[in-house]
Amino acid sequence: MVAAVPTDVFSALSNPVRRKLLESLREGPRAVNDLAGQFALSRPAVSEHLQVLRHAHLVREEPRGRQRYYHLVAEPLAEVHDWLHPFEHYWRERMRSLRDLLDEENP
Amino acid sequence: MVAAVPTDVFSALSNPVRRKLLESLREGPRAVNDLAGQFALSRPAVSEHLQVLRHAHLVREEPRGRQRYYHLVAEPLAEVHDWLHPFEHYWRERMRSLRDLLDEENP
DNA sequence: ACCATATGTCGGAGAATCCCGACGCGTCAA
DNA sequence: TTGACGCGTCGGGATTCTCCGACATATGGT
Repeated sequence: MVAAVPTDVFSALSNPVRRKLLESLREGPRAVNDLAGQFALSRPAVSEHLQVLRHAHLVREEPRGRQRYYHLVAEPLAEVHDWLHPFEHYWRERMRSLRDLLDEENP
Repeated sequence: MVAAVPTDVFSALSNPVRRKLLESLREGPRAVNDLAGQFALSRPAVSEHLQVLRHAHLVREEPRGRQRYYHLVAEPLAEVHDWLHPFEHYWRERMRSLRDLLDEENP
């Protein structure tokens, strides 16, 4: 059997290179060699990371001549955001308690 | 060398079992056997997932007699939320454009 | 037509992940 | 004290991930 690239958003985000790629694409579409430049990685490695992002629908490719510009597709990130949302309450509450405590100690 | 458990939050969240565990803990602290009950997994497997969550500081253990109750510690999730935040704008904008388009077509 | 450029994909090596049964240790009940 | 229970961790097998060099394909320029 072949590679079996992960297709889910959480797995796609679990790798720091892929997160960096998405951050870069926030500033606009970029070609593969351009994207690969910022990593100490072979170009094929970056290309495979882009494939993972493609399968997770986090990027879209637009051919321009012999280059391929990759665009950010942020929608699937909403799934992560939605998963996170029920937890938000907890860490915010905890922060508030901490702030109240600090206020008490330094009035 | 030994296991080398991942310690970063994104990796911890990349596994569906671990996400389920965190969801369960939202409803309050629970013991390991209790948590393991909801999975078609051996107890040691669940125990190791809990170890990953522990290393990512997403849970905390409280010994009670011969049981260990695990508590949710949501704070590290803020890192994911913060990473996500600069992207939020993109998918919301896209949704707004879509909604505007639909409004145009069905006035 | 020919060659350089830009990129995808393949084969495979090495590491990490995921899972299990076995075992060990501490705690509780009899 | 003895035995059962709850849990962590170890050893190891199977799978997946990450990466690389090599190769294939397509486009553009000469």
